[in-house]
Amino acid sequence: MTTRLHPNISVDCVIFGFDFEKLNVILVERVLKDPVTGEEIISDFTLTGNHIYVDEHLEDAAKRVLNDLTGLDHIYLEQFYTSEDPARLKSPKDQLWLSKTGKNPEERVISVCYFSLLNCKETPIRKKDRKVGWYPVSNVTNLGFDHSQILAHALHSLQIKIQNEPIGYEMLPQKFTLSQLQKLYEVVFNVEFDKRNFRKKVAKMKYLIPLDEKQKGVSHKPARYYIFSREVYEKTKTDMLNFSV
Amino acid sequence: MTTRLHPNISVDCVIFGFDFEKLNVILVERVLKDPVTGEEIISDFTLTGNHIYVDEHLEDAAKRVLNDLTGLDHIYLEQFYTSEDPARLKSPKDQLWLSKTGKNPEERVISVCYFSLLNCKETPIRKKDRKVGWYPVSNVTNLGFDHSQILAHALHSLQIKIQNEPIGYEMLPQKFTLSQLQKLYEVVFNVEFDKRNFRKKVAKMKYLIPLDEKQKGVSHKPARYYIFSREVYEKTKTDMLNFSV
DNA sequence: TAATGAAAGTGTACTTGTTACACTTTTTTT
DNA sequence: AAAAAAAGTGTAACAAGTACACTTTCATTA
Repeated sequence: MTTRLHPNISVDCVIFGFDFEKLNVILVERVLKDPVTGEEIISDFTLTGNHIYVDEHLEDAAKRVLNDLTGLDHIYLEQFYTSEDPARLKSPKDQLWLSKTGKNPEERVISVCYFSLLNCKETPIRKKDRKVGWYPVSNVTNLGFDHSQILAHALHSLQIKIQNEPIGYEMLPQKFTLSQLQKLYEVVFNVEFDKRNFRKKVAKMKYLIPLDEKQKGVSHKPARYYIFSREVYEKTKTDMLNFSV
Repeated sequence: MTTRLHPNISVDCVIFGFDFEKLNVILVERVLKDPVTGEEIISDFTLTGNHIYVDEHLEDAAKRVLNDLTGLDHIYLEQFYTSEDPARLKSPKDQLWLSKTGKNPEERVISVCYFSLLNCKETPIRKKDRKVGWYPVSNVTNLGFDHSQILAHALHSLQIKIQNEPIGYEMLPQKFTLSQLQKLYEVVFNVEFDKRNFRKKVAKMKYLIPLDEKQKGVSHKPARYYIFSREVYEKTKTDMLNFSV
């Protein structure tokens, strides 16, 4: 295995995180200081991404890059888009960053993009050399490269995915309450649901299994925990061909 | 613009075609004959694809490759997947084909894939040097490279797309009858619908506009033609957040 | 220890959408 | 003029979606 980076191919990961309140995404800060004045020449954010190695598989690269930047491991990643941003070559910040990190700013780069959805609370991020963390999706503006468009695209893909297969299937906390599940749908679609109607709806999802366990230490009536049953889901999923619109 | 092919990046187009009876896909025959014996060393099919040029944009490349092979032009293409097939390197047929067409069979290739859906009848294919044509999707087996998987993936993406926005929006014949539209949904999802219920459903789609024009020369009651109104659709489409499953 | 605050949990009436189902109409062909 | 072929149309029963308010159960605090 060589460690030579491929000049034209990169991967980007859009890692969404749910904290039971809002939808977040992992961003990495790009900071570049003038060695003389100490002034910050670049200071903004990007998604977790980097070039792949010349002999590395795409998904392996995505997992490696994500792990390098965040310490996250064993994350389910879903490929959703491959971007090629001509504008990327035009931003002076991006050009400067590329040359300072050993890449050629003149090279065209295509980026194969993956997304995931995690529970923030259960996935602590290990920060190494670069500043990295969860940021509320609703506050994100002006990412480096073409990452703002990639993020928008990722959110749309997440919405499509969620309405075609049960969220959390690959991606959710071990156990959760129905209010938490409702909140998750609400933040992903940016709407509000009626509690009783929501529960009526999920009651039909036989792969949501109620546990005998309840919340503890909350200063209100403790909620029942549920888990997803992958097994039941696989049985259930037959066809869902409600060609809506 | 150089004409040097990028060794690691290709594009593939999955062009679906509806002929009012079944779903078809454009395939290209790969034939390679032994120069001495004349025996066919390779004889199978692939999707329309090729390597991109080093300084060519992905979507431009997809359109160029498609045009080169089929003569089709001004086709709406939707990117749906980027494949990287390690197995590709292992098929002797594929290796032979690559070396005979000026590529290096040792190089890893990632392929950015696009699909489209056309009306076969309105889109005649110009065959140039290679044998190319419409083939019923249900008969397709054993394509070259990893194209069988790409085709399966494309069909799934088409299904997802169709149930999230009206088919034909970018992709359908100018005018069509309701029976033709029903047949289209039936072949894409491989199911049958009840005629009256189907019509009740599409009656709600305000962007399907009935014309005063009818079929001619058919030996039965002539059907009314409809068109899609993109304008009405854009107004209608608000949000469709029926997080089914 | 009683009162308060906070979220969990529960049912019903109304409206809307989905399903199953069969005959008449309009055209061409023979 | 009759036959063949697909278009076009309505209704009743059932399922799903919507709007809406009170009781329960825990921790906290007075």
